[in-house]
Amino acid sequence: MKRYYRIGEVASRTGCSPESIRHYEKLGLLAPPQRGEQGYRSYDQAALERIGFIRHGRSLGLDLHSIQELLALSDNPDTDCTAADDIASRHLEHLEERIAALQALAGELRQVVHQCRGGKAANCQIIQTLYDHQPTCTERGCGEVTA
Amino acid sequence: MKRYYRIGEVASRTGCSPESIRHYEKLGLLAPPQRGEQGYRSYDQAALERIGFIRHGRSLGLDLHSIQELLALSDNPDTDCTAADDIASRHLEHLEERIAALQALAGELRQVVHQCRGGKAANCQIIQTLYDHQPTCTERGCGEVTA
DNA sequence: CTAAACCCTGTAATCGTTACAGGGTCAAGC
DNA sequence: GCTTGACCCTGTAACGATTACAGGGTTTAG
Repeated sequence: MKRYYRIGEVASRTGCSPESIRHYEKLGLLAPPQRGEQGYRSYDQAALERIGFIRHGRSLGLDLHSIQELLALSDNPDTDCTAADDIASRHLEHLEERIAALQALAGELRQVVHQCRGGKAANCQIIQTLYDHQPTCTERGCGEVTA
Repeated sequence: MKRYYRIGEVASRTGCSPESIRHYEKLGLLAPPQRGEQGYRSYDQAALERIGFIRHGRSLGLDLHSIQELLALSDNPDTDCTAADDIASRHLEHLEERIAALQALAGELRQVVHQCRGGKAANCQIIQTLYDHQPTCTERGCGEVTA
């Protein structure tokens, strides 16, 4: 007693837009589903779960290529899954680097924000800072940027 | 005694590739420079500084549209620079949201990484977790995912 | 029976950067 | 002289993932 779903219902159940679903199919993450009646795509429960898998992977920030590798592992249950761990670890490292970089950026921005309330652009700290060649003024005053 | 630079020298001085410089010109961030001799672009010191400005903004993670707005302010020194502060503040907020989101992701990933060393894909925690519908298992055990 | 809501395909947009292809110009070395 | 390599030019396409069309057919509810 298998239930089948058209792409729109799959979309609302998985939170994945029809465009994305068709896109995943084109990239080979999803096998082309059966077509019913008027050529409409017809998905079964397994396809729903596969889309959920992709969606969850994306929500973790994995790229589609990594997700494809993970799906391939899942499709071959006898494979050594060390590769899965590698993908996740690599991504975690990547995330941590990215977080550190963004925190550095945020730190720089915080030094600059709220320094020019109500002034004229000619004296604006923010604009001045952007013209300065050093990423941030770690040395020297940093308070008397020409002004 | 003005010095002029061709695009390649500008690139090596600013750390901005020739392609990007031409791209900024096409987008209107840079005025079309004078052309010399064989139609080669010819930049002066002011252009170099403008490119440095863009570069620095990019390194802070600002998008080109925001940078364009900041440049417009800079070009009109009498303007109220509150707008500059708004751009920087908005971007800082955006960064902070992004950092928080990435930290949440990293947290989820850390729960999963190093759980399946040497096993078969059929029992892989990582793959299982991705099939589970909840973003993370905040409730319940989270250790006995079928296994 | 008609209008809204759905489905199909294919293409182009987004963002910033890089990489071509196909061509011209200039320097140094043989 | 003439070749080689390093530049420069233009325009177009790629990257990743998603969204937004255009232009057409189908289903469903009023």
